[in-house]
Amino acid sequence: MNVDWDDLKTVLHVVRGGSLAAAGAALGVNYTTVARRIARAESALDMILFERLADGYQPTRAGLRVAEHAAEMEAREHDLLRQLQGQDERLSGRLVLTAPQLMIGPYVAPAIAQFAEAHPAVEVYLKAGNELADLTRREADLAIRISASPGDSLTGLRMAAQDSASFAAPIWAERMTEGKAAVIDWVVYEQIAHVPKQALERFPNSRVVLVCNDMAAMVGAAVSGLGVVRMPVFLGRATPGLVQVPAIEPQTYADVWLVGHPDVWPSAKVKAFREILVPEFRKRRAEFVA
Amino acid sequence: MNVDWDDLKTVLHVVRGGSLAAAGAALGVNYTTVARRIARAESALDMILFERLADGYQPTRAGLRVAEHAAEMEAREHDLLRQLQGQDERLSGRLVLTAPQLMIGPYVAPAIAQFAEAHPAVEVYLKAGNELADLTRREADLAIRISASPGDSLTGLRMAAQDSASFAAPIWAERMTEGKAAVIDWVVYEQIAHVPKQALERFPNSRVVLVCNDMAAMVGAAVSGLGVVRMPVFLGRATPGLVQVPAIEPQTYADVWLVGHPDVWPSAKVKAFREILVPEFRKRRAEFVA
DNA sequence: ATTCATGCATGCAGTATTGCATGTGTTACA
DNA sequence: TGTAACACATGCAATACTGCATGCATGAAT
Repeated sequence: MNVDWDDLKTVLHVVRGGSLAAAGAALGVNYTTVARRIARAESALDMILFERLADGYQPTRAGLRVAEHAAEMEAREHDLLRQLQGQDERLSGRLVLTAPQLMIGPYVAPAIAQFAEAHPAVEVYLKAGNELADLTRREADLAIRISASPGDSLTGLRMAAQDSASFAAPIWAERMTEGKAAVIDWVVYEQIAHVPKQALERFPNSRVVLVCNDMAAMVGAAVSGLGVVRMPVFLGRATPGLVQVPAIEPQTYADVWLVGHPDVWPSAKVKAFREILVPEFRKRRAEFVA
Repeated sequence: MNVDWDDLKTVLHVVRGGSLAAAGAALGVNYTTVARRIARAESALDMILFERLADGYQPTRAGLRVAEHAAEMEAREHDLLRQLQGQDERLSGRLVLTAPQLMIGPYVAPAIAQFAEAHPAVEVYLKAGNELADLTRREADLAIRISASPGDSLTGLRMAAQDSASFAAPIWAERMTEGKAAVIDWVVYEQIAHVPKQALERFPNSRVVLVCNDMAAMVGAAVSGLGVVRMPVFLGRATPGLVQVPAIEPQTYADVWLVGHPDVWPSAKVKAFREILVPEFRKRRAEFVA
């Protein structure tokens, strides 16, 4: 007769995750509980929502329809959470940030230290990583991102323009003085797994020694002398043991943005953090360009 | 951190009902439970949603906002339930109908009997009453209504045009033969608590003896000889002990409609019931007009 | 002033829900 | 042809939730 809203939510997560275990993990409950909630929803709706196959729960047409509507309900829940956060005028509670791993040490951490001193009742939760947190789902209140634009339907402040350049251990700077014939090893990023064109013109004997999917590891490899890495200039300058080398000319890179959802933007905590972080970046703007 | 959807629903009902007890009744749980769910929601959101005043729970600004969004979630739930019902091709399970109390005996009940025989696996649930069931909230699958139009955003079939006329016990027919001076007593409906104008022209000594808010009671009063009642002609004709009297000329009355929500309309059960009910009404169309 | 009705808080006991442990069937891989 | 790994069902014990009973405060009616 009457459906439990949390059971609808559970159906949504089983459809999303494809298995009871995945849904259970997402919901923070045991998969047994998930199975029982599905059974309860089916009996409440008097409909089969999933077919129990050997390789998991396969949603029926009705199950998919339930999931669609539950997704809309979930979207309304996220709207609510964002708006509540946006209208929260307290300088207490949790503030969730995300930032690129490598920007945290030199730039974000000092700002957090300042913020924590000014607003001791706020607990800052920092998600390091390059995955874009979904600000619409309120996975974070504020994101520091390296990108060309703030992104779809989000509010943003451009904190700095950026250049990139080639950096390496000092030994490579010496080698480059040997002239055009020098053999130059490169550590390159997975998505652009080749030596920059300009580098090949300057040093035709350039070659790739390592392709990597993680910039922190690449920085480590560069420090250890493995080869040359193209990276944002702030990062090369902030890393002891690296020097800028003339393998390529500095060039424009994606900007540094502070991004938030417009619903969350007016929140007191978010506003207070902005007012500390943005001047910090602006003051040190020169460190980002060649 | 994570809000329970049913707690949001509970907040909605406390805002709607104005008290824990009212919300508990609406949700079918004890008010104590409502109080605890509110407390849980407040702690999950880290916000005060209600002020505990002597005369009940008064929602704060945040509480109202939660309720708004919960109402939208509820609307999505209703969308879902309607669509599931609309796409249900089974001729089993429950079918919920509403009809005006006095039309059930002579018209709806015979159709239900026919339907029950044809589709024994369907359990028909009949809500008698004049309150309009909210078909959007799925309070009913189909409604038989006396009205000028099917109503906002609903699908409808006009099953019969209707006239009204004056009916009374036979004694009043005799009295009216006495001529213009006869004293005619009326039993009138609450919303139109006066003698019809035309009746006053024909019998200037007409007067109101009873104002009533229930047509069934008025029919009973008429049968017992208390006075004349204006009613749909089908009702006067179907009621033993009443005859049509020339106190007023028959006149056009609101039509009889079969109304449903477009989402629910395609359901097999709804379709099957229509195919029995509508011909029944159409066949007996003449009984509704003078 | 007294009584009643309404609205809520709280302690306690029963019930329902949950998580864990164990067992079965299927698929992928060596 | 074993052997994991995964996905799920089920029985049992612990936990969380719920409802009831009682008590307090407020306001309306007598």
